[in-house]
Amino acid sequence: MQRITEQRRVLLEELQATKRHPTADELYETVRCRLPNISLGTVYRNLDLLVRSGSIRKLDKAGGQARYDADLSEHLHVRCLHCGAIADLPDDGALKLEIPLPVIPSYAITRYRLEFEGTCPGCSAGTT
Amino acid sequence: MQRITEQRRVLLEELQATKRHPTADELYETVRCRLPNISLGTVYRNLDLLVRSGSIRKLDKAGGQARYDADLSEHLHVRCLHCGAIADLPDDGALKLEIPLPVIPSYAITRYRLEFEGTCPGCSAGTT
DNA sequence: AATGCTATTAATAATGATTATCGATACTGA
DNA sequence: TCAGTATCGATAATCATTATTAATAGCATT
Repeated sequence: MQRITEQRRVLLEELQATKRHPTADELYETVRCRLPNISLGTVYRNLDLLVRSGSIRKLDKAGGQARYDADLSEHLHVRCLHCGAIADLPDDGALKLEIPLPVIPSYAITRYRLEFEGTCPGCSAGTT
Repeated sequence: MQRITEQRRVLLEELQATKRHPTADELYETVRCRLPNISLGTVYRNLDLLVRSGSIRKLDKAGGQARYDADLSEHLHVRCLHCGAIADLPDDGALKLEIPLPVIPSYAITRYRLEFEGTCPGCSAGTT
C-alpha cells in the first residue's frame, strides 16, 4: 500500500510548481525549505516511486544528472549542451512529428526517444 | 601530436571488425586476446580519443554502460530494454526520417538524438 | 648512439550520481 | 491496543567512468 507521505506530497507539489526540469539535488534544495530534515535518499526514492506510478517523468542523460518533469502532456525537450538545462519545445503545430516505429522481423520495437540539443539563451549570452 | 599506438590501432580494428556495439569492458575483453597487458583505463582513454577525433561514435545511455560504433554512416539504432544490446536499423528506404530542427527565439538548436527501444530477438525468446 | 622531450601506458585511486542497507519511527487496520 | 508494514533519515555501497602517477617508449636533434 502506497502512503501519501508529507515528503512525497511536497516533492510532487514542488515539481509541479516549476516549469524548469530540476535534478534530484535541485529538488532536494527546494524541498528543504519546507522539510528541513528530508534526506537526499528520500528524494531519490520518492522520485522513483512517482516515476513508476506514472505521476512524473524522468529525463535521464548519460554522464550527468537525471532531470524530472511533472508535465505529463506529450511534448518534446531541448537540452542545453553547456549547462544541462532542459526546456520544453512549444507544441505550436509546426512540430507535430509523426515518427513511425520501424518494423524489423522478430525485434519488438515499442517506442522511441527523441530529444533536441543546443545552446540555451543563458549560455549563448555568456559565450559572447 | 597523436601517435598511433598498438593499443589504439588494435582497439579500432576490433571495433571495426564487429557489427555488435560493444561496451568498453566488452572491448577490453576482446582486445586482451591480442594485448594481454592492456588496462581498462587505456581502453576508455583511447575510445574517448577515437570519439573526439571522429573515428568512432559513442552511444551512451543513462544508468548503463556506453556502447561504441565504428560505423560512421548515417543510421539509427534500436536498444534492447532488457539486455542493453544495440542493433542497427536497416536503412531501406522506408525509414528516411526528416526531422526538422525546431526554431526557438534565442535558443540555438543544433541537433537531435533519436533512438528506438524495444525487445531484441534473444530476449523475447527468453520471455516465452 | 646519446640526449631531451612529450605522448602513452598500466595500475590504481578518486569521482559522482544513484541505490541499497538499516535501525528507528509512524501509519493503518484488525 | 497491537501487530504488521511502509517510510524515514543517515550512511554505506555500487558502478561506470575519469583522474593521477610513476614508468616507459618513440621521435627529433644533435
